[in-house]
Amino acid sequence: MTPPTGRRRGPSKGDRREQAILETARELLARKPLAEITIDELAAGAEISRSSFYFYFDSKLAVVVALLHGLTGELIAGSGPWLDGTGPDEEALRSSLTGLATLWTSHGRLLAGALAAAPGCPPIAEWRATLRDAHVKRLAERIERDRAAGLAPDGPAPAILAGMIDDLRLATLAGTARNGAPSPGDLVDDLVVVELRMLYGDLPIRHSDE
Amino acid sequence: MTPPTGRRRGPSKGDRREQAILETARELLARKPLAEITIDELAAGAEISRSSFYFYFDSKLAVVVALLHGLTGELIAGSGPWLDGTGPDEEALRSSLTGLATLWTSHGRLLAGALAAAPGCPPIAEWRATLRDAHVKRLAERIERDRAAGLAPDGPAPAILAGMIDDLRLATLAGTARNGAPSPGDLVDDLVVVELRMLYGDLPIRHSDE
DNA sequence: GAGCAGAGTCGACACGGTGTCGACTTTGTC
DNA sequence: GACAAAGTCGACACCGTGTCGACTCTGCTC
Repeated sequence: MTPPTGRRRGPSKGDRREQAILETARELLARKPLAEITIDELAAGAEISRSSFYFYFDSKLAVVVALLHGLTGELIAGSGPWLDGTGPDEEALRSSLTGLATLWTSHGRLLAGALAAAPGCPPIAEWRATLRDAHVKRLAERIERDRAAGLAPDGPAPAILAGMIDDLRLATLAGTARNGAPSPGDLVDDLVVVELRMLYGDLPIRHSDE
Repeated sequence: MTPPTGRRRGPSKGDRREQAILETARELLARKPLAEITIDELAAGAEISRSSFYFYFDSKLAVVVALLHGLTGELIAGSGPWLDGTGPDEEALRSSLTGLATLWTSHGRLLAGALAAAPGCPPIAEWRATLRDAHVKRLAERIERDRAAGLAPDGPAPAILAGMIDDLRLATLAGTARNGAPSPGDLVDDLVVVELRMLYGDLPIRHSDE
């Protein structure tokens, strides 16, 4: 109860340092890939020695995990209308994808680096798996609903198809992060078309048995 | 002109060692991920010292590149009928995918490791890009042909769509390499359906404008 | 204010993997 | 037998990681 201003118990020195490390990581990730960032740099950015870094985080990857968890909310936000709806609702799908794409343009390096480090770093792999499973589960349920209602054709098991869609999104987004993005808007449009086809595109031409 | 047997100039000691390194790499990759393999192990497997290793290869990644180039042929083999054909030729597509899937079951660790190391290792990135471009180019041409012939609906630019299909294959295959494969055959079947939909699946339901 | 605990800091160290260098031995040739 | 090229290796320098123990600083209680 002895705060300088009215705020109770301002952030301790340690809290601020921790934030500084996180902030430094964000800045560095905007400039270069995760693999090229060293703990020295992280520590220097927060104006502490390298050994002090370990007081706050166990490793570089632990910083990444913290950053990642901060993104979880944004990653699933905006997909509700699409995932909870039914039928080929193009607009809902587009807005879900637009949100995702925007996030990738600002945090591509973090996401790409994390994904690359996932095998060999259980916490990251787990984070990814959780997120993937959540998306796949909801999308698979949507597929089942649509199929039961006769809105979507039969096809691969819902969970498999949903997984493929999740994979495709990631791969496509990761690809644009690597190369220059071929205009984010167009890419979303294309993804919308492709995902709708994967879900609803029945084959018009069945090869006649001779 | 002084060969031991009738063969002219049998493989030199160095050639054999080089092969031994490659072979050791193959063996180790069957057991653990690329990232966990060290130059010491490679050298030990070929029964030379670590420093001698550098006489043959510049780095661990150089070994990977050599291994990769050995796989290039197999990777594109079997896709000819599909890529050179027209229309939704399910069988040609399936056999193309079956070949790919088989190769991934035997060389998954190598491919997965290489792909993970690609950013940050120009030679590997280049190898991947070449292979991808080749596939995308032929597939894009196929798409154009089909569209011109009225066999496939309009949609994303052929090169983009082809790229997405390539990405999807890779992501799906890589996924099974990570987790236990959910039966390779089923996966190929599912990929066949999904790829055909991406290419030929026109949307039956167009939302009526109100 | 003395004393104390816990938060925070840091230099020094050990380790593991990489890559280089120079000296050495082996192999084949004229 | 001389010579060069091929092949081999130990020693070294480097870099990034993670640990340890000693130190200081901060805020609290008596």
